[in-house]
Amino acid sequence: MTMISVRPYSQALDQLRAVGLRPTRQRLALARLLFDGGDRHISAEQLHTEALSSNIRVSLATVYNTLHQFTESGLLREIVVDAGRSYFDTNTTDHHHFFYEKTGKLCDIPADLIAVTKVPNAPEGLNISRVDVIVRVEG
Amino acid sequence: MTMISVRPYSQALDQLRAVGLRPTRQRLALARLLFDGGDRHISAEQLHTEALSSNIRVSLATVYNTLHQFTESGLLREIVVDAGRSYFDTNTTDHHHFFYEKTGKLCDIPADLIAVTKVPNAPEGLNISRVDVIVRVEG
DNA sequence: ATAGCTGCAAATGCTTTGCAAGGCC
DNA sequence: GGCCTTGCAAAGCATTTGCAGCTAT
Repeated sequence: MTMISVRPYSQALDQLRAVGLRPTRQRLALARLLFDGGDRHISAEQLHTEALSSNIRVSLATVYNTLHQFTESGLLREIVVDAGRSYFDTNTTDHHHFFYEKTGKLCDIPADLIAVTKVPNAPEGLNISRVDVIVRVEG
Repeated sequence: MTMISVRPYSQALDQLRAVGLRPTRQRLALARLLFDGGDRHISAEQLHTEALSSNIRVSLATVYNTLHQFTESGLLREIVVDAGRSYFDTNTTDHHHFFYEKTGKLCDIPADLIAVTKVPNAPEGLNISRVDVIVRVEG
């Protein structure tokens, strides 16, 4: 009757294979921390701390490298709110964010609760790679 | 018959007085560099370089301090596109931005050429301080 | 006179890199 | 085995800070 709430390794394994990253111990462990339990907005430092307290031996440099590899592979999306404060979002679908200036926290705004219309065309045949909307909230 | 294209000191002076910043030599000079010649998106480093080549003796630390004071006073708006890359926009009216990922340049999108509708209310009595839209363009 | 600025250099914080050792296929 | 990955420590970069000296009012 007990639900196993921890995502099996095989799922993280498939995820890594799908994007062509070799499934090392560190990548598997980080993938499970990131993608278990729904959408997250996490910094490199936070993920590193979390890994260490889960007894996952991994260096901060590897956390950074891994986050960027995941981002390039489309498993994560990077969100910059302040100079020198960058978050990685496990939700890569189309959506935007509330940013709480005081606490520094991010919160999703589903794409259907906000609408950016009339986006002008990119100049001279360039493509729009993404539209980021950040609604800054005092508090 | 020659137009004097350089904005007089008195204008920068009034600007500083209006926001209650003491009009020092450095602030006056930086204000003139910033607000002469229309809308600009400039980094601290760029402004420092520009000041030096205009024979304005000012330290990089003072440029940073001044840019932040101007931002807090509402003379400038800070725009963050990448972690560790922050621009100051001399246009403080309501508008948004194209960001050219390759060149790192910013370009204004007038508020009437883009529309963000249906912005959800800020949670529990918090105020929205700003909505930033960045349209990222490859190239 | 005095409160507020500035310059310098050192410190900080986040992120990246170089390279030797280790792990996956 | 061979190539990719990791760890560590060091380097890098943008930005901030502390403090003595200067300046606008």
